[in-house]
Amino acid sequence: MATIRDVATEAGLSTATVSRVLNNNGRVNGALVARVNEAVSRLGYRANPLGRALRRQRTPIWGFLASDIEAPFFASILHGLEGQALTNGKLLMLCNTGEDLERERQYIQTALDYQFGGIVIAAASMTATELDVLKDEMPVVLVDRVSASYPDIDAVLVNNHLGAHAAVTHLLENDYRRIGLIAGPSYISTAHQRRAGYCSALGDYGIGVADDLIATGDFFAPSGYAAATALVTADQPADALFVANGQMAVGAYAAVRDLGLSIPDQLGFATFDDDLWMKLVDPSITVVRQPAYQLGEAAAHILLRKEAAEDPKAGEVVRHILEPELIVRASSSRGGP
Amino acid sequence: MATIRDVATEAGLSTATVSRVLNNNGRVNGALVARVNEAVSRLGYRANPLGRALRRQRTPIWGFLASDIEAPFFASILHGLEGQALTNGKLLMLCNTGEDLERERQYIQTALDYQFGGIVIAAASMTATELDVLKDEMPVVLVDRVSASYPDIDAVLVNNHLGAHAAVTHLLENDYRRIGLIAGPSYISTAHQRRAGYCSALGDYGIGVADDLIATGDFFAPSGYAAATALVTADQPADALFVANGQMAVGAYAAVRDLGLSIPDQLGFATFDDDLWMKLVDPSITVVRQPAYQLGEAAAHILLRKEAAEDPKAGEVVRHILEPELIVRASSSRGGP
DNA sequence: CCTCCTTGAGTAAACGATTACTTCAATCCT
DNA sequence: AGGATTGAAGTAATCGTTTACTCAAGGAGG
Repeated sequence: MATIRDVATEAGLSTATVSRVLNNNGRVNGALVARVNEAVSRLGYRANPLGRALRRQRTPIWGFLASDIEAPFFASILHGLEGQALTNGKLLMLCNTGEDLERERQYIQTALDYQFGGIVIAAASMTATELDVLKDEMPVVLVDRVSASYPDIDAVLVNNHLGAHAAVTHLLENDYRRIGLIAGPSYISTAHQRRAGYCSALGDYGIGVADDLIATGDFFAPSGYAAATALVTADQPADALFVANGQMAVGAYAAVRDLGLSIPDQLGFATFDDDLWMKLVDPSITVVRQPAYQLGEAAAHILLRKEAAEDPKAGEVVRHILEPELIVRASSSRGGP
Repeated sequence: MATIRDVATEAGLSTATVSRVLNNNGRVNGALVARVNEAVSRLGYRANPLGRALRRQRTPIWGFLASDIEAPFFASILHGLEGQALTNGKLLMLCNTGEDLERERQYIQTALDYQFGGIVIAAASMTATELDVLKDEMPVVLVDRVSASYPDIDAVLVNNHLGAHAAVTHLLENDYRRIGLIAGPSYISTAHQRRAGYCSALGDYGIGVADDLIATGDFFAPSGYAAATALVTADQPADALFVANGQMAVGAYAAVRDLGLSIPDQLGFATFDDDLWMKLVDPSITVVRQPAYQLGEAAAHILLRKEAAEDPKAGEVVRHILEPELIVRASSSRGGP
C-alpha cells in the first residue's frame, strides 16, 4: 500500500504539501495540486484512516445503540442512519443493548476509546449511564427516547402523546368505551407519553381512567399476550385495546385470536407502530405509524451539523419532534373501515 | 486520557514493559506485572485502539454486508453476528448494499482502508466485486449466498435445495398438483438452489416442470405481488404457490388476498423464511424456517478461528451448511393442518 | 576464573497521517 | 532601496501503540 510519503516522493514534494492538497487545507500552488493528484492516481493512493484518526483524535465512525435491532422500528431507524452515514463518508457501528445497562455502558466506553465522531442512542434506561462523560467528548443524539436526566442533549423524537391521543380518540369516535391500554414500562419516556396521550383522550370524552383497564408490559411480545388476556377476560372486560408498541401488539393480537374474539366487532384494536403484518392480517390493524426512517436521517443531520460547527458543544439544544400518522384500517370500527 | 507513557512513568518502568504486560507478551517479572496493573487501575488507563491498530496493521472491527438490513432474515443474521462480536471484543460495522454493486464495492474498499479484522458478506452479485483483493487481506466469510466464482472462500449456508424440496413435497402430499414457483433472480445462488429443489420434488412425483408455473421475481415484495397475480390468474392457474423468500411472500400473500382466493382451499401456500406475520395471519402460513441467527453466529466463529490460526490463509475451505426446518401450518392442506 | 547463554528490561524505531514552526522568496510601503 | 509583510513550501514533532534491537546481569560450563 502506498503511503503519503510515497506520494510525496513521486510528486517531488513534501508530505506536508501532499496532506494540504488532500485535505484542501492552506493554499497550494495550482501546478503542485495537479502534480499531487497525478501522483495519487498513479500510485492508487488511499489515505490510511487509522493514521489520520490517531493524529486527528477523532474517527469518522458513528455508533448506534438500540435495545433490539430485530424490531422493525429500530431496524428502520438504523437504515435511515446508515444511508446518511455512507453518503457522508462515515462508518456505522452497531450495538444491540437488549435493554441491558451493562452492555450499554460497555459500548459507550468503546465509543470513547475509539473516539467516535458521534453517537445515536435509542437505548435502555437513561439514568445510570455514562452519558455525561460521553456528551463532553462527542456529539450525542438521543433518538426515540429522552430522559429528564439529560435535558441538555439533542434529541429526535416522535410526538407520542399526539399519536396515542389520536388513536384512542379514533376508538372513542367509533363507540368503543372501555378501551384497555397495554402500556410500556413507565421509566421509558415513550411509554410514559403514550400513556398520557391515552389518558388525555379519555379525558376529552369525559371518561375517567380506570386502573383495571391499564396493563403494563415490557415492550416485548410475551408481555403483550399476558396483558391482552388479562384485559379481555376480566370481569368487566375491555371492548377495545390500544397497544403501546408493535412488539407487544404481536402478543396481544395472538392472545385475542387464541381467545376467539372477533375484531372489530367484539373488540376494537389499535396499536403504535406500523409493522408489516398489521396490514396483512384480516381485518387489518389500525396503527399509529412512526416515521422511523426519517428519525434515523434526522439524527444523522444533527450529527453532521454539530461536526461542522466550530464549537460542537455550543449552540441551542435541538429537540426535533416528528409527527406520527394515524392509519385507520379495519380493526377499529364495527361497521367496516 | 492517560497514555501508556503515563502508566510507564507511574509504575517506574518503560512503555515496552507495560505493553508486554498488557498484551501478555514475552516474560515479565511477577512483581512488575503487579506494579503495572496497579498503575493501570490507579490511572484508569485504557489502551487507545487507534494507536494499537496503526501499529498492528489490523483493526478489531468486523464488517457485515447485506442487501437489506430491514429484512427479518438479515436482521437476524446481524443480531447473531453482533452478539459474538461484542463477546469477543470486536466492533461491528454495518453496510446495507441494497443489491447495489457500487455501494458494495465502496464498502469493500473501506474494509481494506480500515484494515478490518474480518468481513461477513451476504450481499449482491458475487461476480464483479473486489472479493479477490479482499480475501488476501483479511478473513472473509460468505453467508447465505455463494458464488461459483469464489470456490475458495469460506461460507456459512443453508441447505436451500433440501428446504425447497421439503416444502414442495409437502404440498404434493396434500394433493396440490399445479404448484407455482415464485422464484428469485437465478444469479443469486439461494434462488437457484431453491428452484432446483422445487424441480426435484416435482420430479420425484413424476411431474414435469412447466415453464408457465414459474415466475421470477427480484426477492422484493412488489415482484411477489406481480408474480402471484400472474400465476393465479393464468388460463391454467396454479393451485398452490411456493415462494422463494419472505419478502416476495408479502407481496404474493397480498395479491392472493386482493383476488379473494381462499387459502388453503382454493390455493395452497408455502414460502421460504419464517417471518413474524406468517404465523399471525389466518390461516397461518407453512414455511421453511432458516436458522438465521445461527448463521450469524457460525460466521463469527469462522472469523475467530481464522484469526487465531497462525496462517489465516492456510487451512481447508470451510463450507458450513445448516439445515432449514419445514414448519407446517394451516396454509398448505385443505383439510386443516 | 573466564566465556557463553539466557533472561528480563529498556531504547528507540516504526506504523501513517496532520500541523506548528521554520525558511525562503517575492511583494509592498515609505 | 531597504525593511516589513505576506505567502507558499518544507522540516520535524506528534498522536499512542508495539516490537526489533540493545544491554546488563547472572548462571552454566569448561
